[in-house]
Amino acid sequence: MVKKTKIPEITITRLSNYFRVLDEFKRREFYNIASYQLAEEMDINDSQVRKDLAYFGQFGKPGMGYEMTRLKEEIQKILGLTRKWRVALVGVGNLGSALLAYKGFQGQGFHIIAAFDSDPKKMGKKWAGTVVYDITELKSIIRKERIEIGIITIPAPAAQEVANLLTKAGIKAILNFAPVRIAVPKNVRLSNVDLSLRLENLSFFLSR
Amino acid sequence: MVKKTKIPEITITRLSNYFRVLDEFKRREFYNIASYQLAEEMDINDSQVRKDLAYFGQFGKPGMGYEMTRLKEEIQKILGLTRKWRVALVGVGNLGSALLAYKGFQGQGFHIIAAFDSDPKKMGKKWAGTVVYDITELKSIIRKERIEIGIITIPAPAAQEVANLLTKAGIKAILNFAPVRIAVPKNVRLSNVDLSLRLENLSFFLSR
DNA sequence: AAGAATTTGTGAAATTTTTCACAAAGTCGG
DNA sequence: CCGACTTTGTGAAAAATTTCACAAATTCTT
Ligand SMILES: NC(=O)c1ccc[n+]([C@@H]2O[C@H](COP(=O)([O-])OP(=O)(O)OC[C@H]3O[C@@H](n4cnc5c(N)ncnc54)[C@H](O)[C@@H]3O)[C@@H](O)[C@H]2O)c1
Ligand SMILES: NC(=O)c1ccc[n+]([C@@H]2O[C@H](COP(=O)([O-])OP(=O)(O)OC[C@H]3O[C@@H](n4cnc5c(N)ncnc54)[C@H](O)[C@@H]3O)[C@@H](O)[C@H]2O)c1
Repeated sequence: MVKKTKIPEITITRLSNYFRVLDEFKRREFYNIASYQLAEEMDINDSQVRKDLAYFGQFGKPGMGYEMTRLKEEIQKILGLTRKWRVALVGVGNLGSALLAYKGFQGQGFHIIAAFDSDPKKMGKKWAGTVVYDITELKSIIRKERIEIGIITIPAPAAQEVANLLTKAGIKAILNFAPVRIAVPKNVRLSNVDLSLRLENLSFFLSR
Repeated sequence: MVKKTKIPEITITRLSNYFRVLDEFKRREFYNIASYQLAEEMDINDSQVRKDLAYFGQFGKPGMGYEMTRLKEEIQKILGLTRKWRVALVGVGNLGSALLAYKGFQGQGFHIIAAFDSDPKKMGKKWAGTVVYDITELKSIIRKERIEIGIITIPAPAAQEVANLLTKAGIKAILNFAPVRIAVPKNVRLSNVDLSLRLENLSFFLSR
Protein backbone atom coordinates (compact mmCIF):
# COMPACT_ATOMS: atom_id res chain seq x y z
CA MET A 1 0.00 0.00 0.00
CA VAL A 2 3.09 2.15 0.21
CA LYS A 3 3.02 5.44 -1.68
CA LYS A 4 -0.37 4.53 -3.12
CA THR A 5 -2.84 6.67 -1.16
CA LYS A 6 -1.89 10.21 -0.16
CA ILE A 7 -0.39 10.12 3.29
CA PRO A 8 -1.26 13.07 5.53
CA GLU A 9 1.81 15.00 6.54
CA ILE A 10 0.82 14.86 10.18
CA THR A 11 0.99 11.08 10.00
CA ILE A 12 4.74 11.40 9.49
CA THR A 13 5.09 13.52 12.60
CA ARG A 14 3.10 10.96 14.55
CA LEU A 15 5.34 8.17 13.25
CA SER A 16 8.32 9.96 14.79
CA ASN A 17 6.41 10.16 18.03
CA TYR A 18 5.47 6.48 17.97
CA PHE A 19 9.16 5.85 17.60
CA ARG A 20 9.86 7.87 20.75
CA VAL A 21 7.19 6.02 22.70
CA LEU A 22 8.59 2.70 21.56
CA ASP A 23 12.00 3.74 22.85
CA GLU A 24 10.52 4.52 26.23
CA PHE A 25 8.57 1.26 26.42
CA LYS A 26 11.52 -0.76 25.28
CA ARG A 27 13.45 0.14 28.39
CA ARG A 28 10.61 -1.41 30.36
CA GLU A 29 11.14 -4.73 28.59
CA PHE A 30 7.87 -5.44 26.87
CA TYR A 31 7.80 -7.45 23.68
CA ASN A 32 4.54 -6.26 22.19
CA ILE A 33 2.61 -3.05 22.23
CA ALA A 34 -1.05 -2.54 21.26
CA SER A 35 -2.39 0.41 19.35
CA TYR A 36 -4.38 1.49 22.39
CA GLN A 37 -1.18 1.71 24.43
CA LEU A 38 0.59 3.88 21.89
CA ALA A 39 -2.57 5.95 21.59
CA GLU A 40 -2.95 6.44 25.33
CA GLU A 41 0.63 7.55 25.63
CA MET A 42 0.10 10.17 22.93
CA ASP A 43 -3.42 11.25 23.83
CA ILE A 44 -4.93 10.19 20.55
CA ASN A 45 -7.45 7.63 19.38
CA ASP A 46 -6.24 4.05 18.94
CA SER A 47 -7.65 3.68 15.44
CA GLN A 48 -5.59 6.69 14.48
CA VAL A 49 -2.49 4.69 15.33
CA ARG A 50 -3.67 1.71 13.28
CA LYS A 51 -4.61 3.92 10.32
CA ASP A 52 -1.24 5.64 10.38
CA LEU A 53 0.64 2.36 10.35
CA ALA A 54 -1.68 0.77 7.79
CA TYR A 55 -0.60 3.34 5.21
CA PHE A 56 2.70 1.49 5.08
CA GLY A 57 1.86 -2.15 5.63
CA GLN A 58 0.43 -4.70 8.01
CA PHE A 59 2.77 -4.84 10.94
CA GLY A 60 0.46 -6.03 13.70
CA LYS A 61 -1.01 -9.31 14.83
CA PRO A 62 -4.67 -9.41 15.86
CA GLY A 63 -4.94 -10.27 19.52
CA MET A 64 -1.31 -9.40 20.12
CA GLY A 65 -0.60 -5.91 18.91
CA TYR A 66 2.72 -4.91 17.39
CA GLU A 67 6.04 -6.57 18.04
CA MET A 68 8.13 -3.71 19.32
CA THR A 69 11.47 -4.49 17.72
CA ARG A 70 9.80 -5.11 14.38
CA LEU A 71 7.70 -1.93 14.61
CA LYS A 72 10.72 0.19 15.45
CA GLU A 73 12.54 -1.18 12.44
CA GLU A 74 9.56 -0.60 10.17
CA ILE A 75 9.20 3.00 11.31
CA GLN A 76 12.92 3.51 10.83
CA LYS A 77 12.58 2.25 7.28
CA ILE A 78 9.56 4.43 6.60
CA LEU A 79 11.26 7.56 7.92
CA GLY A 80 14.46 6.81 6.06
CA LEU A 81 16.51 6.41 9.22
CA THR A 82 18.29 3.25 8.17
CA ARG A 83 20.92 5.25 6.35
CA LYS A 84 23.20 8.14 7.22
CA TRP A 85 22.34 11.66 6.14
CA ARG A 86 25.06 14.14 5.33
CA VAL A 87 24.27 17.60 6.64
CA ALA A 88 25.83 21.06 6.28
CA LEU A 89 25.30 23.97 8.65
CA VAL A 90 25.56 27.59 7.57
CA GLY A 91 26.14 30.25 10.25
CA VAL A 92 28.40 29.33 13.15
CA GLY A 93 27.02 31.89 15.61
CA ASN A 94 25.27 31.35 18.90
CA LEU A 95 22.69 28.91 17.66
CA GLY A 96 24.87 27.28 15.00
CA SER A 97 27.59 26.53 17.55
CA ALA A 98 25.06 24.94 19.89
CA LEU A 99 23.81 22.69 17.09
CA LEU A 100 27.37 21.73 16.12
CA ALA A 101 28.11 20.83 19.73
CA TYR A 102 24.98 18.70 19.97
CA LYS A 103 25.67 15.00 19.72
CA GLY A 104 22.03 13.93 19.67
CA PHE A 105 21.51 14.12 15.90
CA GLN A 106 24.45 11.84 15.20
CA GLY A 107 22.75 8.96 16.96
CA GLN A 108 19.82 9.29 14.59
CA GLY A 109 21.96 9.22 11.50
CA PHE A 110 22.30 12.95 10.86
CA HIS A 111 25.95 13.86 10.50
CA ILE A 112 27.03 17.47 10.20
CA ILE A 113 29.88 17.07 7.74
CA ALA A 114 30.72 20.70 7.15
CA ALA A 115 29.97 24.17 8.50
CA PHE A 116 30.15 27.50 6.70
CA ASP A 117 30.45 31.11 7.79
CA SER A 118 31.28 34.46 6.18
CA ASP A 119 33.24 35.71 9.19
CA PRO A 120 37.00 35.35 8.52
CA LYS A 121 37.60 34.90 12.25
CA LYS A 122 35.59 31.68 12.20
CA MET A 123 36.81 30.12 8.97
CA GLY A 124 39.39 27.41 8.99
CA LYS A 125 38.78 26.64 12.67
CA LYS A 126 37.01 23.57 13.94
CA TRP A 127 33.86 23.65 16.04
CA ALA A 128 33.11 20.52 18.00
CA GLY A 129 35.05 18.53 15.44
CA THR A 130 33.51 20.12 12.37
CA VAL A 131 35.57 22.30 10.04
CA VAL A 132 34.17 25.78 9.38
CA TYR A 133 34.64 26.70 5.72
CA ASP A 134 34.39 30.01 3.91
CA ILE A 135 30.88 30.47 2.56
CA THR A 136 32.38 30.92 -0.92
CA GLU A 137 33.43 27.27 -0.83
CA LEU A 138 29.89 26.09 -0.16
CA LYS A 139 29.07 24.79 -3.60
CA SER A 140 32.24 22.85 -4.17
CA ILE A 141 32.29 21.25 -0.74
CA ILE A 142 28.62 20.33 -0.73
CA ARG A 143 29.10 18.64 -4.07
CA LYS A 144 32.34 16.97 -3.13
CA GLU A 145 30.93 15.73 0.18
CA ARG A 146 27.60 14.73 -1.36
CA ILE A 147 25.69 16.68 1.29
CA GLU A 148 21.90 16.52 1.00
CA ILE A 149 20.53 18.50 3.95
CA GLY A 150 21.32 22.11 4.86
CA ILE A 151 20.74 23.89 8.16
CA ILE A 152 20.43 27.69 8.08
CA THR A 153 21.44 29.52 11.26
CA ILE A 154 22.33 32.95 9.95
CA PRO A 155 20.57 36.30 10.44
CA ALA A 156 17.23 36.61 8.66
CA PRO A 157 18.31 39.18 6.03
CA ALA A 158 20.87 36.78 4.56
CA ALA A 159 18.73 33.64 4.78
CA GLN A 160 17.21 33.77 1.28
CA GLU A 161 20.59 34.36 -0.29
CA VAL A 162 22.12 31.38 1.50
CA ALA A 163 19.08 29.24 0.67
CA ASN A 164 19.75 30.05 -2.98
CA LEU A 165 23.39 29.03 -2.64
CA LEU A 166 22.31 25.76 -1.01
CA THR A 167 19.77 24.88 -3.66
CA LYS A 168 22.16 25.78 -6.45
CA ALA A 169 24.70 23.47 -4.85
CA GLY A 170 22.14 20.69 -5.18
CA ILE A 171 20.89 20.38 -1.61
CA LYS A 172 17.55 18.56 -1.33
CA ALA A 173 16.22 19.76 2.04
CA ILE A 174 16.65 22.79 4.27
CA LEU A 175 16.03 23.27 7.97
CA ASN A 176 15.74 27.02 8.48
CA PHE A 177 16.08 28.72 11.87
CA ALA A 178 16.00 32.30 10.59
CA PRO A 179 12.66 33.95 11.42
CA VAL A 180 11.80 34.68 7.81
CA ARG A 181 9.84 32.84 5.14
CA ILE A 182 12.23 31.79 2.41
CA ALA A 183 11.38 30.53 -1.06
CA VAL A 184 12.88 27.35 -2.47
CA PRO A 185 12.29 25.35 -5.65
CA LYS A 186 9.46 22.82 -5.51
CA ASN A 187 11.83 19.87 -5.47
CA VAL A 188 13.56 21.15 -2.32
CA ARG A 189 11.92 20.36 1.00
CA LEU A 190 11.84 23.26 3.46
CA SER A 191 11.16 23.07 7.18
CA ASN A 192 11.10 26.17 9.33
CA VAL A 193 11.93 26.21 13.02
CA ASP A 194 10.45 29.49 14.08
CA LEU A 195 10.82 29.90 17.81
CA SER A 196 9.09 33.26 17.98
CA LEU A 197 6.09 31.62 16.41
CA ARG A 198 6.06 29.03 19.16
CA LEU A 199 6.24 31.70 21.85
CA GLU A 200 3.45 33.63 20.14
CA ASN A 201 1.35 30.50 20.21
CA LEU A 202 1.85 30.18 23.96
CA SER A 203 1.07 33.86 24.34
CA PHE A 204 -2.24 33.44 22.53
CA PHE A 205 -3.37 30.66 24.83
CA LEU A 206 -2.24 32.48 27.95
CA SER A 207 -4.20 35.55 26.86
CA ARG A 208 -7.62 34.00 26.44
CA MET B 1 -17.44 36.60 17.24
CA VAL B 2 -14.40 36.27 19.48
CA LYS B 3 -14.11 33.05 21.48
CA LYS B 4 -17.54 31.97 20.24
CA THR B 5 -16.77 29.31 17.62
CA LYS B 6 -13.91 26.91 18.17
CA ILE B 7 -10.83 28.33 16.50
CA PRO B 8 -8.53 25.79 14.81
CA GLU B 9 -5.10 25.78 16.35
CA ILE B 10 -3.49 26.09 12.95
CA THR B 11 -5.29 29.38 12.49
CA ILE B 12 -3.16 30.79 15.31
CA THR B 13 0.02 29.69 13.59
CA ARG B 14 -1.18 31.32 10.39
CA LEU B 15 -1.93 34.54 12.23
CA SER B 16 1.71 34.67 13.30
CA ASN B 17 2.69 34.19 9.69
CA TYR B 18 0.34 36.91 8.45
CA PHE B 19 2.09 39.13 10.94
CA ARG B 20 5.46 38.29 9.38
CA VAL B 21 4.19 38.97 5.88
CA LEU B 22 2.75 42.30 6.99
CA ASP B 23 6.16 43.24 8.36
CA GLU B 24 7.75 42.48 5.03
CA PHE B 25 5.13 44.39 3.04
CA LYS B 26 5.29 47.33 5.39
CA ARG B 27 8.86 48.01 4.43
CA ARG B 28 7.63 48.35 0.88
CA GLU B 29 5.28 51.15 1.91
CA PHE B 30 1.85 49.90 1.03
CA TYR B 31 -1.14 51.04 3.02
CA ASN B 32 -3.52 48.21 2.33
CA ILE B 33 -3.20 44.54 1.66
CA ALA B 34 -5.81 42.20 0.18
CA SER B 35 -6.46 38.67 1.33
CA TYR B 36 -5.25 37.37 -2.02
CA GLN B 37 -1.89 39.05 -1.51
CA LEU B 38 -1.40 37.56 1.93
CA ALA B 39 -2.54 34.22 0.57
CA GLU B 40 -0.20 34.31 -2.41
CA GLU B 41 2.71 35.08 -0.16
CA MET B 42 1.91 32.09 2.03
CA ASP B 43 0.83 29.67 -0.67
CA ILE B 44 -2.68 29.27 0.65
CA ASN B 45 -6.19 30.09 -0.54
CA ASP B 46 -7.38 33.65 -0.10
CA SER B 47 -10.64 32.67 1.57
CA GLN B 48 -8.57 30.89 4.17
CA VAL B 49 -7.08 34.23 5.09
CA ARG B 50 -10.48 35.86 5.35
CA LYS B 51 -11.90 32.99 7.38
CA ASP B 52 -8.98 33.11 9.79
CA LEU B 53 -9.38 36.82 10.38
CA ALA B 54 -13.17 36.64 10.52
CA TYR B 55 -12.93 34.46 13.65
CA PHE B 56 -11.84 37.57 15.48
CA GLY B 57 -13.72 40.43 13.85
CA GLN B 58 -14.29 42.38 10.68
CA PHE B 59 -11.07 44.14 9.91
CA GLY B 60 -11.31 44.57 6.17
CA LYS B 61 -13.02 46.92 3.76
CA PRO B 62 -14.67 45.46 0.66
CA GLY B 63 -12.90 46.71 -2.45
CA MET B 64 -9.89 47.81 -0.44
CA GLY B 65 -8.58 44.90 1.58
CA TYR B 66 -7.05 45.33 5.01
CA GLU B 67 -5.37 48.46 6.31
CA MET B 68 -1.94 47.19 7.20
CA THR B 69 -1.27 49.16 10.37
CA ARG B 70 -4.69 48.28 11.71
CA LEU B 71 -4.36 44.61 10.83
CA LYS B 72 -0.97 44.35 12.49
CA GLU B 73 -2.40 45.86 15.65
CA GLU B 74 -5.39 43.52 15.59
CA ILE B 75 -3.20 40.46 15.18
CA GLN B 76 -0.97 41.70 17.99
CA LYS B 77 -4.02 41.99 20.21
CA ILE B 78 -5.29 38.54 19.22
CA LEU B 79 -1.93 36.89 19.88
CA GLY B 80 -1.47 38.70 23.18
CA LEU B 81 1.59 40.60 22.00
CA THR B 82 0.55 43.98 23.33
CA ARG B 83 1.98 43.15 26.73
CA LYS B 84 5.30 41.89 28.02
CA TRP B 85 5.76 38.25 28.93
CA ARG B 86 8.11 37.27 31.72
CA VAL B 87 10.07 34.15 30.86
CA ALA B 88 12.45 31.84 32.74
CA LEU B 89 14.98 29.51 31.14
CA VAL B 90 16.19 26.30 32.80
CA GLY B 91 19.47 24.78 31.62
CA VAL B 92 22.26 27.16 30.64
CA GLY B 93 24.15 24.75 28.40
CA ASN B 94 24.87 24.98 24.68
CA LEU B 95 21.34 25.64 23.59
CA GLY B 96 20.26 27.61 26.66
CA SER B 97 23.20 29.99 26.29
CA ALA B 98 22.33 30.59 22.65
CA LEU B 99 18.76 31.44 23.57
CA LEU B 100 19.89 33.78 26.35
CA ALA B 101 22.19 35.56 23.92
CA TYR B 102 19.40 35.95 21.38
CA LYS B 103 17.90 39.43 21.34
CA GLY B 104 15.11 38.63 18.92
CA PHE B 105 12.53 37.52 21.48
CA GLN B 106 12.85 40.75 23.43
CA GLY B 107 11.52 42.76 20.51
CA GLN B 108 8.38 40.65 20.51
CA GLY B 109 7.73 41.17 24.19
CA PHE B 110 9.29 37.99 25.56
CA HIS B 111 11.78 38.86 28.29
CA ILE B 112 13.96 36.22 29.86
CA ILE B 113 13.99 37.46 33.42
CA ALA B 114 15.86 34.62 35.07
CA ALA B 115 17.87 31.52 34.20
CA PHE B 116 18.44 28.39 36.30
CA ASP B 117 21.00 25.62 36.33
CA SER B 118 22.10 22.85 38.67
CA ASP B 119 25.79 23.24 37.87
CA PRO B 120 27.54 25.21 40.65
CA LYS B 121 30.03 26.58 38.12
CA LYS B 122 27.25 28.38 36.30
CA MET B 123 25.23 29.72 39.21
CA GLY B 124 25.57 33.29 40.35
CA LYS B 125 27.11 34.34 37.04
CA LYS B 126 25.36 36.37 34.39
CA TRP B 127 24.77 35.19 30.84
CA ALA B 128 24.06 37.90 28.30
CA GLY B 129 22.71 40.05 31.10
CA THR B 130 20.57 37.39 32.75
CA VAL B 131 21.44 36.06 36.20
CA VAL B 132 21.79 32.28 36.47
CA TYR B 133 20.22 31.05 39.70
CA ASP B 134 20.50 27.76 41.52
CA ILE B 135 17.70 25.45 40.43
CA THR B 136 16.66 25.15 44.09
CA GLU B 137 15.65 28.80 44.01
CA LEU B 138 13.32 28.25 41.08
CA LYS B 139 10.04 28.36 42.93
CA SER B 140 10.73 31.44 45.00
CA ILE B 141 12.17 33.46 42.13
CA ILE B 142 9.46 32.52 39.66
CA ARG B 143 6.85 33.59 42.18
CA LYS B 144 8.66 36.76 43.19
CA GLU B 145 9.28 37.75 39.57
CA ARG B 146 5.77 36.75 38.47
CA ILE B 147 7.16 34.64 35.62
CA GLU B 148 4.56 32.94 33.45
CA ILE B 149 6.49 31.11 30.71
CA GLY B 150 9.26 28.54 31.19
CA ILE B 151 11.81 27.32 28.65
CA ILE B 152 13.37 23.90 29.21
CA THR B 153 16.86 23.37 27.75
CA ILE B 154 18.20 20.59 29.95
CA PRO B 155 19.00 16.96 29.08
CA ALA B 156 15.95 14.78 28.41
CA PRO B 157 16.19 12.61 31.54
CA ALA B 158 15.72 15.63 33.82
CA ALA B 159 13.05 17.36 31.75
CA GLN B 160 9.98 15.89 33.46
CA GLU B 161 11.36 16.70 36.88
CA VAL B 162 12.03 20.32 35.94
CA ALA B 163 8.62 20.58 34.27
CA ASN B 164 7.12 19.53 37.60
CA LEU B 165 9.12 22.21 39.42
CA LEU B 166 7.93 24.80 36.93
CA THR B 167 4.26 23.89 37.18
CA LYS B 168 4.43 23.73 40.96
CA ALA B 169 5.93 27.21 40.89
CA GLY B 170 2.80 28.33 39.04
CA ILE B 171 4.11 28.66 35.50
CA LYS B 172 1.36 28.69 32.86
CA ALA B 173 3.21 27.65 29.71
CA ILE B 174 6.33 25.65 28.84
CA LEU B 175 8.48 25.60 25.72
CA ASN B 176 10.38 22.32 25.85
CA PHE B 177 13.52 21.63 23.81
CA ALA B 178 14.36 18.26 25.37
CA PRO B 179 13.59 15.42 22.97
CA VAL B 180 11.13 13.73 25.28
CA ARG B 181 7.38 13.89 25.74
CA ILE B 182 6.66 15.44 29.11
CA ALA B 183 3.35 15.49 30.99
CA VAL B 184 1.91 18.70 32.41
CA PRO B 185 -1.41 19.56 34.10
CA LYS B 186 -4.25 20.43 31.76
CA ASN B 187 -4.16 24.11 32.67
CA VAL B 188 -0.52 24.39 31.59
CA ARG B 189 0.18 24.89 27.92
CA LEU B 190 3.04 22.82 26.53
CA SER B 191 4.86 23.33 23.26
CA ASN B 192 7.64 21.01 22.15
CA VAL B 193 10.49 22.03 19.88
CA ASP B 194 11.78 18.70 18.75
CA LEU B 195 14.52 19.21 16.22
CA SER B 196 15.16 15.51 15.62
CA LEU B 197 11.54 15.22 14.63
CA ARG B 198 12.02 17.96 12.06
CA LEU B 199 15.07 16.25 10.63
CA GLU B 200 13.21 12.94 10.53
CA ASN B 201 10.47 14.67 8.58
CA LEU B 202 12.98 15.87 5.99
CA SER B 203 14.49 12.41 5.89
CA PHE B 204 11.08 10.88 5.11
CA PHE B 205 10.50 13.16 2.16
CA LEU B 206 14.03 12.71 0.83
CA SER B 207 13.58 8.94 0.96
CA ARG B 208 10.46 8.62 -1.12
C1' DA C 1 -10.24 -28.67 19.99
C1' DA C 2 -13.68 -25.50 21.15
C1' DG C 3 -14.92 -21.29 23.19
C1' DA C 4 -13.58 -16.91 25.32
C1' DA C 5 -10.81 -12.95 24.91
C1' DT C 6 -7.93 -9.70 22.38
C1' DT C 7 -6.71 -6.67 18.99
C1' DT C 8 -5.80 -5.75 14.13
C1' DG C 9 -7.13 -3.63 9.64
C1' DT C 10 -10.45 -1.13 7.34
C1' DG C 11 -14.87 0.44 5.29
C1' DA C 12 -18.29 3.84 6.76
C1' DA C 13 -19.76 7.72 9.56
C1' DA C 14 -18.64 11.85 11.88
C1' DT C 15 -16.03 15.79 12.41
C1' DT C 16 -12.94 19.31 11.06
C1' DT C 17 -10.80 22.21 7.81
C1' DT C 18 -10.45 24.16 3.34
C1' DT C 19 -12.30 25.88 -0.82
C1' DC C 20 -16.02 27.72 -3.58
C1' DA C 21 -18.99 31.19 -4.91
C1' DC C 22 -21.61 35.17 -4.44
C1' DA C 23 -24.38 39.02 -2.28
C1' DA C 24 -23.14 43.08 -0.03
C1' DA C 25 -20.13 46.86 0.70
C1' DG C 26 -16.90 49.84 -0.63
C1' DT C 27 -13.80 52.51 -4.22
C1' DC C 28 -13.04 55.31 -8.25
C1' DG C 29 -13.31 57.95 -12.52
C1' DG C 30 -16.00 60.85 -14.81
C1' DC D 1 -24.34 60.18 -8.41
C1' DC D 2 -23.78 56.36 -11.62
C1' DG D 3 -21.83 52.34 -13.30
C1' DA D 4 -17.77 49.51 -13.53
C1' DC D 5 -14.57 47.33 -10.49
C1' DT D 6 -12.71 45.27 -6.52
C1' DT D 7 -12.66 42.68 -2.43
C1' DT D 8 -14.77 41.41 1.94
C1' DG D 9 -17.43 38.18 4.89
C1' DT D 10 -19.78 34.06 5.01
C1' DG D 11 -23.08 30.27 4.05
C1' DA D 12 -22.70 25.99 1.48
C1' DA D 13 -19.97 22.41 -0.83
C1' DA D 14 -15.88 19.80 -1.05
C1' DA D 15 -11.97 17.69 0.81
C1' DA D 16 -9.28 15.92 4.42
C1' DT D 17 -8.79 13.79 8.74
C1' DT D 18 -10.41 11.42 12.71
C1' DT D 19 -13.39 8.28 15.03
C1' DC D 20 -16.56 4.43 15.06
C1' DA D 21 -17.57 -0.18 14.81
C1' DC D 22 -17.02 -4.75 13.48
C1' DA D 23 -15.45 -8.97 10.79
C1' DA D 24 -11.39 -11.52 10.73
C1' DA D 25 -7.22 -13.14 12.71
C1' DT D 26 -4.69 -14.70 16.49
C1' DT D 27 -3.81 -16.17 21.18
C1' DC D 28 -5.12 -18.16 25.57
C1' DT D 29 -7.63 -21.27 28.66
C1' DT D 30 -9.49 -25.33 29.75
N1 LIG E 1 20.33 32.31 19.05
C1 LIG E 1 19.10 31.85 19.23
O1 LIG E 1 18.82 31.29 20.26
C2 LIG E 1 18.05 32.00 18.18
C3 LIG E 1 16.73 31.79 18.52
C4 LIG E 1 15.75 31.92 17.53
C5 LIG E 1 16.10 32.21 16.25
N2 LIG E 1 17.40 32.40 15.94
C6 LIG E 1 17.75 32.72 14.57
O2 LIG E 1 18.84 31.92 14.16
C7 LIG E 1 19.72 32.67 13.35
C8 LIG E 1 21.08 32.68 13.98
O3 LIG E 1 21.03 33.26 15.27
P1 LIG E 1 22.33 33.43 16.13
O4 LIG E 1 21.90 33.97 17.44
O5 LIG E 1 23.16 32.21 16.11
O6 LIG E 1 23.08 34.60 15.33
P2 LIG E 1 24.62 34.99 15.38
O7 LIG E 1 24.72 36.39 14.96
O8 LIG E 1 25.20 34.58 16.69
O9 LIG E 1 25.28 34.06 14.28
C9 LIG E 1 25.10 34.24 12.91
C10 LIG E 1 26.31 33.67 12.18
O10 LIG E 1 26.06 33.69 10.79
C11 LIG E 1 27.20 34.20 10.13
N3 LIG E 1 26.76 34.79 8.87
C12 LIG E 1 26.09 35.94 8.66
N4 LIG E 1 25.82 36.12 7.35
C13 LIG E 1 26.33 35.05 6.70
C14 LIG E 1 26.35 34.65 5.36
N5 LIG E 1 25.79 35.39 4.39
N6 LIG E 1 26.95 33.50 5.06
C15 LIG E 1 27.50 32.73 6.00
N7 LIG E 1 27.51 33.06 7.32
C16 LIG E 1 26.91 34.20 7.65
C17 LIG E 1 27.81 35.19 11.07
O11 LIG E 1 29.18 35.38 10.80
C18 LIG E 1 27.58 34.48 12.42
O12 LIG E 1 28.63 33.62 12.73
C19 LIG E 1 19.10 34.05 13.23
O13 LIG E 1 18.32 34.11 12.08
C20 LIG E 1 18.23 34.13 14.44
O14 LIG E 1 17.13 35.01 14.24
C21 LIG E 1 18.38 32.31 16.88
N1 LIG F 1 22.38 21.82 21.70
C1 LIG F 1 21.50 21.68 20.71
O1 LIG F 1 21.70 22.20 19.64
C2 LIG F 1 20.28 20.86 20.87
C3 LIG F 1 19.57 20.45 19.74
C4 LIG F 1 18.40 19.70 19.89
C5 LIG F 1 17.96 19.39 21.16
N2 LIG F 1 18.66 19.78 22.22
C6 LIG F 1 18.16 19.42 23.54
O2 LIG F 1 18.18 20.55 24.38
C7 LIG F 1 18.58 20.16 25.69
C8 LIG F 1 19.83 20.94 26.08
O3 LIG F 1 20.88 20.64 25.18
P1 LIG F 1 22.31 21.26 25.36
O4 LIG F 1 23.11 20.85 24.20
O5 LIG F 1 22.22 22.71 25.66
O6 LIG F 1 22.83 20.45 26.64
P2 LIG F 1 24.00 20.87 27.65
O7 LIG F 1 24.46 19.63 28.31
O8 LIG F 1 24.97 21.74 26.96
O9 LIG F 1 23.26 21.77 28.72
C9 LIG F 1 22.37 21.28 29.67
C10 LIG F 1 22.41 22.22 30.86
O10 LIG F 1 21.39 21.84 31.77
C11 LIG F 1 21.92 21.83 33.08
N3 LIG F 1 21.12 20.89 33.87
C12 LIG F 1 21.15 19.53 33.83
N4 LIG F 1 20.24 19.02 34.67
C13 LIG F 1 19.64 20.06 35.26
C14 LIG F 1 18.63 20.16 36.24
N5 LIG F 1 18.03 19.09 36.76
N6 LIG F 1 18.26 21.38 36.63
C15 LIG F 1 18.84 22.48 36.12
N7 LIG F 1 19.80 22.44 35.19
C16 LIG F 1 20.20 21.24 34.76
C17 LIG F 1 23.36 21.44 32.92
O11 LIG F 1 24.14 21.90 34.03
C18 LIG F 1 23.73 22.18 31.62
O12 LIG F 1 24.16 23.48 31.90
C19 LIG F 1 18.79 18.68 25.65
O13 LIG F 1 17.61 18.05 26.06
C20 LIG F 1 19.04 18.41 24.19
O14 LIG F 1 18.64 17.10 23.83
C21 LIG F 1 19.80 20.51 22.11
